[in-house]
Amino acid sequence: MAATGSARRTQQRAIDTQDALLDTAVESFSRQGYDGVSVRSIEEQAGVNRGLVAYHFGDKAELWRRAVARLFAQMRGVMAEAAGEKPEDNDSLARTLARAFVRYSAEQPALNRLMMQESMQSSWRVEHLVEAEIRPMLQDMKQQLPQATRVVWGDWDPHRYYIFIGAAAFVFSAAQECRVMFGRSPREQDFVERHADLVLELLFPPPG
Amino acid sequence: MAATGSARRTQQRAIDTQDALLDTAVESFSRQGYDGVSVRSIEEQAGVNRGLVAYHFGDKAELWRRAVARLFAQMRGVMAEAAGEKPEDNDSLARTLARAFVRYSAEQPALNRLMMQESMQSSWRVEHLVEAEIRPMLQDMKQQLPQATRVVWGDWDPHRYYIFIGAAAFVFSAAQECRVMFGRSPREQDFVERHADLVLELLFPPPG
DNA sequence: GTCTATACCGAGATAGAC
DNA sequence: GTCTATCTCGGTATAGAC
Repeated sequence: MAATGSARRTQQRAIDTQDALLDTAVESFSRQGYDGVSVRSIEEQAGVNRGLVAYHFGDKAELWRRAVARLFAQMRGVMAEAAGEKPEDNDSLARTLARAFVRYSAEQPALNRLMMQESMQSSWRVEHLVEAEIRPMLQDMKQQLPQATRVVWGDWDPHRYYIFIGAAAFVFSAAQECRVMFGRSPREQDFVERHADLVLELLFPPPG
Repeated sequence: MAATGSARRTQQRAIDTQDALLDTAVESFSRQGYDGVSVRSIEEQAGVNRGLVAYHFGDKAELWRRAVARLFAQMRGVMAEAAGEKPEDNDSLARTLARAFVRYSAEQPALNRLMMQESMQSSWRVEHLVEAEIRPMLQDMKQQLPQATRVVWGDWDPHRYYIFIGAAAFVFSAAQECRVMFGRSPREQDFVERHADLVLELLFPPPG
C-alpha cells in the first residue's frame, strides 16, 4: 500500500513536471520560434530543474513534437465537442464549426502562432505538422462531417482554406499589434463573438 | 572632374552595399524574427565584409528600422500606382486597391511575414511599426482615398481590418506549408489571381 | 568617404561530464 | 544541480587600402 501510494505520488509528480514543461514549450515555441528558444529557458520558466527535458523527452525536438501533439489533440477535442452540440440560432453545422474555430483560436492562439512560425520556412517541423497532425485531422473531419467540411475547404481548395484560417485566427495571433493599433485586446469575449459573427457573415452566408 | 567622378563611384558603391544589406535584412528578419538573426549572418549573406552594418547603419536596431521603412515605402508606391490606374472590369476603387494588396502580398510576402513576427510579442518593434509606418500610411490613404478606405476598415474596425489582411496575405506568408499541404506554390500567377478573385468575391461584393 | 581585415570584449547559450 | 569547455552574439575598436 505504502509502496503503491508512493509510486503513484512519484508518477503524479512526473506528470506534473511534463505538463509544466509542455505548457511552457507551447507558449515559448509559438512566440519565439523553435530556434529562438533554449531548452534551459523552458526548464527555468516551467520552474523545474535543469536537465528534466532530457530526462522526460530525450531532446528538444521530441519536446516540440509532444507539445504540438497535445495542442492539436486539444483542438480536435474542442471541435468534436462543438460538432456534437446543438447548433446555435439554427446555424448549419459548418457555421457551428467555424464559430468554434474562431473561439478556439481566441482562447488558445498558440496553435495558430506556432503554425505561422513554421509555415514561413522550410524545416522538418513543417513536414511533421502537415503529415502527422493537420492532414490526419482533416481526414478525420472529412469522414465524420463530410457535409460541413465540404463547405469549409471544398475539394481541398487552398484558397478557401487559407482565407478562412487567416480571417478567423490572424487577429488573435496579432494581439499585441491590435492592442497598440486599436487599443483593444482581441481576447475579450465581446471582441471574440463579434469577430465570429463577422467571419460567418462574410464567409459562411446562412443557407436561408 | 576626376575627383567628383571618383566620389560618385564610391558613393554608388556605398549605395550598393546598403541595398544588399537591406535586401538580406528584410528577408532574414521576416523569416527568422529580429532575435533569430545575427548581424554577422546578414553581412555574410549579403556578401559584404564584417563590420559594414555598424559602419552604414550604426547598429542592428537601426538596420531593422531602415529595412522596414524601405519595405513600407515600396508598398505605398505600389498602392498609389494602383489607385492611379484605370480600374479593371469597371471595379470600384476599393476593389482595385484590395486586388493590388493581394498582388503585392504575393510578390513581396516579406512585409506580412515581418508584421506577423513582431505582432506576436511585445517589443519596441511593434510600437515602431504601428506608430512610424502603419498609422501614417493609413492616415495618408484615408485622406487621399476616403471612399475606398471606408469600405476596407470602416471606422477603424479592427475586425474587418484583420479579416481582410489575414484573408488576403496569410497564404503567401505560409507558402512553405501550402507547398507541403497542397503541393502548390502560392506565388504562381494563376494562383495569385484566383486568390484575389476569391477575396474580392467574399469580402468586396461588387456594387452592382 | 568607403571598404578590408582583423582583433577584442562581456554576455549568454551549448552539449556533455559529473 | 553543478561545472567545464566551446561557441556565437552585438558592439567596438583599429590600421591600412582605394
